Amino acid sequence: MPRLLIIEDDDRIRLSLRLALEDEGYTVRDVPTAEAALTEHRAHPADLVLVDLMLPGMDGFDCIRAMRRLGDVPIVVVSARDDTHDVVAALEAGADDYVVKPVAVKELSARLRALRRRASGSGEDAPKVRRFGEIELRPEAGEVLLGEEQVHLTRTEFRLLCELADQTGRVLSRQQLLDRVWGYDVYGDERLVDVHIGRLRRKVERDPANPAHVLTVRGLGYKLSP
Amino acid sequence: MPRLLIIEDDDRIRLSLRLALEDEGYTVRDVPTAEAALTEHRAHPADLVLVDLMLPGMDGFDCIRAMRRLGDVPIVVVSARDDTHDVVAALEAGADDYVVKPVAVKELSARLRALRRRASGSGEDAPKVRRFGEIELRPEAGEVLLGEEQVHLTRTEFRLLCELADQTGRVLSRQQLLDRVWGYDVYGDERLVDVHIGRLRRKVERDPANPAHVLTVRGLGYKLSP
DNA sequence: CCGTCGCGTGACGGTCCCGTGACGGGCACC
DNA sequence: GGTGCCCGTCACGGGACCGTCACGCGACGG
Repeated sequence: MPRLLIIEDDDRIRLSLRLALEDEGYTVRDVPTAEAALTEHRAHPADLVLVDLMLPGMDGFDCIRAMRRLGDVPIVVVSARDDTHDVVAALEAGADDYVVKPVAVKELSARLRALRRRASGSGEDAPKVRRFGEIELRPEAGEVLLGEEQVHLTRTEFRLLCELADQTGRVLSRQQLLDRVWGYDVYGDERLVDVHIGRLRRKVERDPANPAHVLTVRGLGYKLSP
Repeated sequence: MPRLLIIEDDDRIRLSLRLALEDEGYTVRDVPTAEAALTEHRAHPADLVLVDLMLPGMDGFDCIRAMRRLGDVPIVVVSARDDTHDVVAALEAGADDYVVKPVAVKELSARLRALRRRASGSGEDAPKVRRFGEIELRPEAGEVLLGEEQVHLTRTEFRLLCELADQTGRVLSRQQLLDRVWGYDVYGDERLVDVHIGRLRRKVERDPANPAHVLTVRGLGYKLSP
């Protein structure tokens, strides 16, 4: 749930933007002034910033520059002025995009998504690797480490581990695992899961007979304990 | 000197964009069709792409999607249509920005700068020499060294190695490799990849039967291990 | 304490995936 | 026209992997 900060002095516009973008799935904080925005952003850094240029007190350009000094959060300007000079000045100040009021919410939302997609790359990379004790799972590389050494998993074992990892701590029934790992049309022997769980344990558990992470929940299924 | 690729079928607009942006310091290549753009981009990847939506043959949306499959180069749409639906569709297809003709060059240039600033973090610039054990890859010179001695790779083998190197450690499926090495429109036999992987191994691996770097991930594809 | 149920595990045959050699066509260069 | 070089296709063989089965053991309930 990405956090969005709206800086806009007009109450009606601020509210309508807020409602529209909350519908799009953002967690929105809105403030009427640049000063309040900086305080808010320092306290709760946002993932995206929407800023009006015409603000009382510190104006939008200064606000952008101040934000830039705090970090490299994506900034979109929403302005009533459709003027090349303003666009250039805002972008030079450090904004990432500039849209003109009245804004089409669909377009604004699409621009925010595009920007987030672009920004997420350079931002602090989301560590795709997941750890469970000594087990380190790297979906990108298709490999698994047990402590320091790499262990080789077959495709089915790997998927099985991934599915369990996706629902860490939760118990998954054999049928659920059949659905997710093997496909939706498999109604075969549920014992198949047991066999692969066993094979998986032999590879990723120090003591396969007394598993520390790939655990059996008798009568229900299996779970991965962190 | 950033490389810019312009895709625009109108000769006059293409030329004026080219001249204006060369003034801004870009090294410009321009083409009239999406097909030509894809060929050009595969041969000489650009740092930025400017694309018109209304193109003869493959349209701008498909062009954007095809570009996206090749890499994450920043893409700016320049269109005569000022329509929210088009903006949303273009951004959803993978574009980064959308400006409406007639464009103010100053604004376009500022938007390109803002985009480059944002993208440069994740974008891999300066393709330097890369090493993988005894394998030394020099994309600029188009040559590969195994230990001290230079080995001759064919064009296809070289591209294959480069694509794997660009995503070191990550598994690439046969289809992904077909897309990036052979072209987006190849739906032919995926086994083709296997053959070239084999030929590549014979040249860059000390023991081709037990490859140390060009590794198979059974059921998924291939990866290059560092 | 015993029967039953659920689960772990070893063995095995079949299947599919991948490596490889062979072959013909296209292209550039001589 | 000849001659390599390179590429794409095909077929074959081997081995990794998968699914099934059967057996045995430990956990529960009566």
